[in-house]
This record gives sequence, C-alpha cells and structure tokens, in this order.
Amino acid sequence: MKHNVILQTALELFADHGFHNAPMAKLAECANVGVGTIYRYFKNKNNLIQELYKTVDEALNQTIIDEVDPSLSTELQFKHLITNLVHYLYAHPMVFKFLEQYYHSPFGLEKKREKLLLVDMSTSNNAFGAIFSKHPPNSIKPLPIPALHALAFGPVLFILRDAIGGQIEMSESLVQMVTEGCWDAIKKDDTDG
Amino acid sequence: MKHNVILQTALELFADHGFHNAPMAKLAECANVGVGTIYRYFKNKNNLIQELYKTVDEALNQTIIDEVDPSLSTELQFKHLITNLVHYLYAHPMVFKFLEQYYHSPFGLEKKREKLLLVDMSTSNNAFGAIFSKHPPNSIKPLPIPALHALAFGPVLFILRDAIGGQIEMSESLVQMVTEGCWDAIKKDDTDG
Amino acid sequence: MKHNVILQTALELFADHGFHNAPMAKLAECANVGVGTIYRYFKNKNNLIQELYKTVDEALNQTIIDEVDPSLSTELQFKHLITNLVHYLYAHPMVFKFLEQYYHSPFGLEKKREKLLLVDMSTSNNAFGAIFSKHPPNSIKPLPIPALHALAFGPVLFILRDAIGGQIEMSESLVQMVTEGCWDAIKKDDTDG
Amino acid sequence: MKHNVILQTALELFADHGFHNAPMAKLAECANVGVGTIYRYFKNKNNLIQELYKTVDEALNQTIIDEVDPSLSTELQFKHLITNLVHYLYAHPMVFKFLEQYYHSPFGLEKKREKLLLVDMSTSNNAFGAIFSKHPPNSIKPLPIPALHALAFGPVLFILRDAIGGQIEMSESLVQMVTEGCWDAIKKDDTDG
DNA sequence: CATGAATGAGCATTCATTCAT
DNA sequence: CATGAATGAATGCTCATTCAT
Repeated sequence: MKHNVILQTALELFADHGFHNAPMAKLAECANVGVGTIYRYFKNKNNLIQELYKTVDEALNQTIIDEVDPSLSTELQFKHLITNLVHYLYAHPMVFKFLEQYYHSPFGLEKKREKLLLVDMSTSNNAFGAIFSKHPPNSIKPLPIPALHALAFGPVLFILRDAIGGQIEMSESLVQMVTEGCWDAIKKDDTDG
Repeated sequence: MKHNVILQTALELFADHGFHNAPMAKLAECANVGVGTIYRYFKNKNNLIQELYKTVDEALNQTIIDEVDPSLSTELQFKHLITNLVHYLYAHPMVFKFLEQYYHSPFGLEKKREKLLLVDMSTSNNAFGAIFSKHPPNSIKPLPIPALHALAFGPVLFILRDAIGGQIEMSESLVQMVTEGCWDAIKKDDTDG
Repeated sequence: MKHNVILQTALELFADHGFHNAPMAKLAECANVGVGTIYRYFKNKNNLIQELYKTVDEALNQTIIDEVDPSLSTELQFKHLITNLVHYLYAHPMVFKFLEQYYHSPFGLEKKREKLLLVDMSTSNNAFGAIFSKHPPNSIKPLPIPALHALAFGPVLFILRDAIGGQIEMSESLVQMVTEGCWDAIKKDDTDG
Repeated sequence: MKHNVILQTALELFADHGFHNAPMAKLAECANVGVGTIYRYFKNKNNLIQELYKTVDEALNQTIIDEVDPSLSTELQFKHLITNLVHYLYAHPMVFKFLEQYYHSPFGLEKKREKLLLVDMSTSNNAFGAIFSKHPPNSIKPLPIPALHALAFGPVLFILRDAIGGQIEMSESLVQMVTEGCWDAIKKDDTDG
C-alpha cells in the first residue's frame, strides 16, 4: 500500500534530514510516488508527521510491553524493560531519531506527558506503568513520578544518542552496565530498608 | 556591541521559535539592527548558530567549573556539579532550549563528542573531567566513560526538559532527589567495596 | 440521468463558490458520481461550463419567450418580458449567479454578442427580438440596438444583483417601478410623437 | 516607485486575464521585479487586489466628482455625471474590467453597497449623492435608492461592457442616447407633475 | 459504462543573502 | 560601518486530468 510506503520513506527522510530538510517533493521521489499522492493519504505535512508518530509509537510500545513477563520480580521486569527498549531503539535507529526530533518539536509538546512510554503511571496503559503500578512498596524509592522517569530513562536516551550517532559501540555489556545503573538509581537502598 | 546584542537576541529567538522559525529579518528587527548588519558579524545563519553555540557553551562550562570546590570529596564534588548544572540551566532556560535544539540539529552532529560538558575526560578542560580524572579508585563504578556520562547527565537533562517545559515544578527537593539518584547510579556500592 | 445530475450539481457549486473554487472532485462527490464519470459526459471542465451555459441559457429564453402574449401592445409585451425575466432569475438565483460569472469570465467573451436574451434581433429566435422586430414605428425610440438593450436590461441585471445578493428586498412594487423606468427609458415620448 | 509599477502592472494583468489567471510570478516578470518584491509591498495576493481596488476606486470617484458643476440643474448635473463616468471608464478599460471583476468576486461582496460610486446617497461623499441629495423635489421620481441606482447606472455598465469588449463602437451620439434614456427613466414625467 | 487512485504541472508564499547607498 | 530594498530559489499544497480495473 502506498500509505505505508510513504510512512516508511518519511521515517527515513525525517530521521536523516529532519522535518525541515525533507521536502514533500523529495519524499515523493524517494517513495516513488507523485507529490499529490501523499496528500491523498495525509492532509498535510504536519498530519503526516503526526500519523507517523502514532504508528511508530504504537509499534514501540507494543513490542516493549509484550516482551515483559509480569511474573518476574520488579527488578527483573524493570531491567528487561530497559534492555528491551535499548535493543529495540538501537535496532531501529530511524525510530529513535524520529522520536527525538518529534519530542523536541512543537508537535511533541502536547505529547510530552506521555513521552516515550511514559504516561500516567497509575494507568497500566504503558510499559512503565504496567510494571510499577503494582511494585512492592519496598523495592523502589518513594520518588515523584517525573523523578523516576528521569532516572530510569534519561540515561537510556543519552547513551542511545551516542550509540546511534556512531560515537560509541553498543555492546551487550554496556547495555547491562547502564541498565544496572538505572536500577541502582531508583531502587530502594538495602541498607535503608 | 552589536555583535553581542545580535547573539543575545538570537538566543532568545532560537529558544522560543526554533532555528527554522526565526527569520534573519525578525532577528534584525528584534535586535534593532539592519539585516545587512548581521552579515557583517556573521558569515551566514549557520555561522551565527555555531558562534552562538560556542559562546553559550563556554559560559556554561566556565560557570559550572568555577563553582566546584576541588577540596571536597568526590561525592560532594559530583553532587555540587549536578546541582550547579541544574540550577544554571533552570535559571537560563533559553540556554537549555538552544542547546537541546543545537544537539538535535545537523549542527550538533560534529559537536556530539564534546556534548554539554563532556569532552575528552583525560583533559581537565571540562567540568566532569576536572573532577573525575582524579577520583579515588573506590568511590565510582569502573564504567566506560559514555556510561558514566549517561547515568550522570541523562536524568538531569530529562527532568530539566519537563521543568522548563512547564510540565513540572522544579523544587529544591526534586533537584536533590535526582542528584541523589544520579550518584547512586554511578557510586561504587559500599557493600561491594 | 448522470449527465443532468452533474449539470445541476455543477450549477449549484459554480453559483455558490465560483468556477475556480469548485474542484472537479467536489463536484463528483456532491453529484454522487466518480470523478472519471464526469469526464465521460464532458470533455473537460471548460466544456462542462460551456454545456451548462447552453442548457441554462436555453431554458431561460424558452421560459421568457413562451410566456409573452404576442397579441398585446408593445408596451405590455415589453413590461411582461422584463417582469418575467426578473421573476425567473429571482426564483433561480443559481442561474443568475452562474450567468453573471459566465459573462464575466473568458468563456463569456465569445458569447458576448448573444448576451442573455440578445442575439441578432433580426431573428425572432430570442425574446427581445420576438417582440421588437415588429414593433410599431412610433412606440419606441429609434435607438441602435445596443442602446435599447442597455436601457432595457441594464437596470434589471443591476437590481437583481442586489436582490439576490441579499442587500435589498425584492418586492412586487420594486419590480414594477424598475420595469416602468425601463419602459420610460426606451418609449417614444408622447409629447414628441 | 516599485509599489506603483506593481499596482499598474497588476491592473493590466488582472483586467486581461482575471485574478485567477494572473500568477504572481507573471506579475513579477511583467513588472520587471522579483517575486519577493511584490510581497515587500503587499501582504499577499488578496491584499494586493484590495489595495488596487482602493487606488482605482479613489481615482475614479475623484475624477467624476471634480468635474461636476454644482451650479447646474439636476438634469444637467446628472447627465454630466453619467457622461463623465462613461468617458472615464471607456478611456480606462482596464479600470472597468478590473472593477467588474472585483465586484463579482468574493472581495466585492463587502463593497457591494458602495458599488461604483454608489454609497449612501444621503452623504455627499460620492458623485451620485453629491448631486441628488439636494435635488428639487419635483425633478426625479420618488423611487427607493436601489431602483434609482439601477435605472441610472445599469444601462451605463451594460453598454460599457459591449463597448470595451469591442462589440460596438462607442460614439458620442451613443453616449448621449443612453444618457438621455437614463434620465428619462428616473426623471419625474412632466405630464405627471 | 463507472470508478477513484495516481499524477505532476502550477501557484502563492517565505526567507537567506546580496549590494547599492 | 550600517542599512534595508531587492532578489529568486525553494517549499507546501491544489486540482484538472488520466487510466487501469
């Protein structure tokens, strides 16, 4: 379907050149499609971006959530979640680049609250919430949600940026180290409990 | 000096509207100079952005470094550094917004290695390096530098984004919590030592 | 018949939005036919417009002519003609709007000679000619035909524009006043005869 | 001044090809000006059209009003006004074509009431009002203003259309005949008085 | 016959950059 | 040194028209 070809091509172009350096004409050319065809499927460029976001975001969430085993301990669930997230985004660098751009654009402002996987933690409608809405009281620091998010996902995004940018190699051990660090940042200290 | 007026105005415009929504004509108007005048001081728009980055980055590093007391413990130095960084960027939201934009633009690619405060740690030419190039072997996890950076700065940037975006209130306690978490993420566990 | 549905829908769209703001796609949608179907019945948009003109013009002339009683005096025939014309166009504002547009468009240029009801007066193939080609020498000023047309129809079109535009109320008395004025403009003055 | 060159060129292009067939690029080319230059003087195409209307309308009114001698009889003032109007528009066919287009476009709707020279007759801010607001009670039929306008200007516009379209020759005698007819249409009949 | 997905030429508009004053 | 009028390449978007089904 042309609809999907356009979305896929848009993902690549937007990731590589940014929204502002990806003319609709170029998109049409790369997708082997007439310019007008794009407008048959998407009202305008902004709409195309929004639709692309929805698609990409849904796929991401679905993948991450589906692979977390709810029978494991909070610690393992968390670490799996982080690991899955890193693996997925590292394997789909276009998605990572697109999402970063999206969240830093005016479009992303209204989506800020639900950033990445992070809507209201009280709902289990996202990966993070699905795990921690029922975490044992003593396993995680009693921090406000934004702080938890920051400590859990900040490092992930940071390191992914470098890895996908090609500045560093993304080894399994590196993933594990960062995951470990994220857990240490939010876990309730044993000596405190 | 017109040079500085232009830079300052550019910072505000770029932060508020983004590079792509800040026409040179508007910049000229806001800076109370002729359009042509901008081109006397800066070769072109890209050059202006690069120069602005240099200026802003230098001021940031200088401020952060200068306020860290090298006689304190590694933990305190680190926490002070993080706290200073958060305070500075929260007090200068334009700087934060501009830098975020810069690093996510094509311009930032070539600067990625020196991101934020993070040039080669072997030189003490940046805040982070200044502290940890000589940290006691037992105080910090033996992680690769990118991992340390990610764990230390990832959460900071993440929470600043929400705070400056207005989604959350930036209280002193919140700053302290995040700082604490960052330290927990990289500190060598006492029970391991 | 699709042919007629298309014409009727086109009349409404053209009248309401103008030729240039009535895309073929919209026309197709409103007429409940496929875009391609329109091109089965009409070579292209221009052709559709021309065909619509022919249809509308013919209906107008036919209606006007048929209702004039050739046994009456020239004055009454004239007044009936004018009155009928006003009534018809006021009752069919779409027709009026379409015709006005048509005559003021490039299409109308080639039709200018036959404007509204006004083909060659020597033929009785139009309403005006039907009446005045045989009018008694003393009832009407010996004016060149264009002057007669202007004095007879100019006011009618003028007042219809305001009435259909909604700027004025079109009362019977107003119709009568204007009709009277038109007659006064072309009738041979009694005191001269 | 480029401003005026653009307006003058626009008048010609709009008159000859219509608003919709006069691309800004063509206008720029014909005016020997860059495309961007047009947008320095006019916010957009619509604005250009509106400004052109104002300019043209003002010039027309000024010319017509200035040449009417208020010391003459109502009949003569009226006839002079009509004659002047015809002469002016016939001598400036571009103006006539542009105005006809303007009044039949969406732009013209809001100007409909002030059509041509015809605002509220009670004000003497226009040619028609200037004359008739103080006409002797017995010289003109007691018609509603729209009817007077229709009878006075309808024929003029009608005949100008043919003349400027090239269908008829505009002789002095023709002008006189139509003017005479217009007057007959609105004057109070002597035999009635 | 009927359809509507696909097309791309054409248009209005923006904006970085130049250069004459 | 400073200015801002002038420029035109580049861009998002529309819509008449075609053609495979």
